[in-house]
Amino acid sequence: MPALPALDSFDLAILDILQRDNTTPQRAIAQAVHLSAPAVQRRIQRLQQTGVIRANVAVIDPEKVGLPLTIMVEVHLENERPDRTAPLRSRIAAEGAVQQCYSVTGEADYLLVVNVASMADYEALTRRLFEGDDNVRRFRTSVSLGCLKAGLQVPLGGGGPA
Amino acid sequence: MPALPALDSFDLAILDILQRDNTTPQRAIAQAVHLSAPAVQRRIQRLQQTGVIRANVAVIDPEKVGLPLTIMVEVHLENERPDRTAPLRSRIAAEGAVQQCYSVTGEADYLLVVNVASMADYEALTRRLFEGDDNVRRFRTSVSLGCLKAGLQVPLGGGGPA
DNA sequence: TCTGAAATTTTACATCA
DNA sequence: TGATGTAAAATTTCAGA
Repeated sequence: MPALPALDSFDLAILDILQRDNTTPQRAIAQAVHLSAPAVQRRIQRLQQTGVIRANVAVIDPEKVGLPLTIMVEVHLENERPDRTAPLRSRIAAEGAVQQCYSVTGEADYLLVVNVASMADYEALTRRLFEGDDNVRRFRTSVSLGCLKAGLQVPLGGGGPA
Repeated sequence: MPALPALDSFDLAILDILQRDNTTPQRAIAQAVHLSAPAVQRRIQRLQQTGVIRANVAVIDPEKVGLPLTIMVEVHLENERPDRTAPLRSRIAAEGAVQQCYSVTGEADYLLVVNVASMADYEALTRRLFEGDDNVRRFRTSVSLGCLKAGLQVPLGGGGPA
């Protein structure tokens, strides 16, 4: 991946459009940012090659694909050493229902955002993730009542039981 | 928005491709799911009209646009009544740095995920969001040390100080 | 930057369930 | 009636000058 040569205001303007709607024709983008269409095309290509644009994806409504529950899980560990956390991280990576997973400072060690079809599925998920792992001290569950802002991906039969 | 007529396995297969890469040519999708390109096109159009596909976006790497810090904020309120929370929700909506905001059950009332350039910017953000709001009892900050899974949007000069 | 070729998306129409 | 497939038209993307 090539080094990224400092983004200028044109790049930022293009990114701002693409992150809202990446189906916007380059011609329309060109007009909006006052550049020619080929210039826009060159910049987009470079933004992708340098990894500024990490991916182009469709955002799916979890509710409409049978996953009405969004749940936040705070995980508290005994030990943060990589070799002690590796098994858990591996299980997290394997669970499609886990949309996001951050390693964090503060009281908790991990914060997960998961999408599931039911509380029964959620309980099964927590058993698969945490049960029998001595390094997991405890976890705290917060069920989402709705989101004011969000945009992420959804597992479609690829992960745990949907 | 028309009612959604139960997704079949074709729809799920198409969604599974699009949520990974929505630049995949319809011809390639058609071949993968064993349908014709126009059939795929019609299904995609219907998925968008029914809101199953909420948006088509470019995923931007926050670090590469000058926002290296991802921070989780738990907000504890005095009162959850909509008329008491409306001002805060309005400020949250206006801050581009706030990537995600969920209303949650449990100890906290809101969970925010924000992207900022520096801790100074973060402190300025918390002042704008919380200072002077009697309904905000307290908030708890967790700085992300890295994410194992994630995909979301980034503010590009539209929100707070970048 | 502009122009032209290649590819893709989109539409129209006939067919089948 | 609704959905699919084939073929053609309109855009868009991409390479060359």
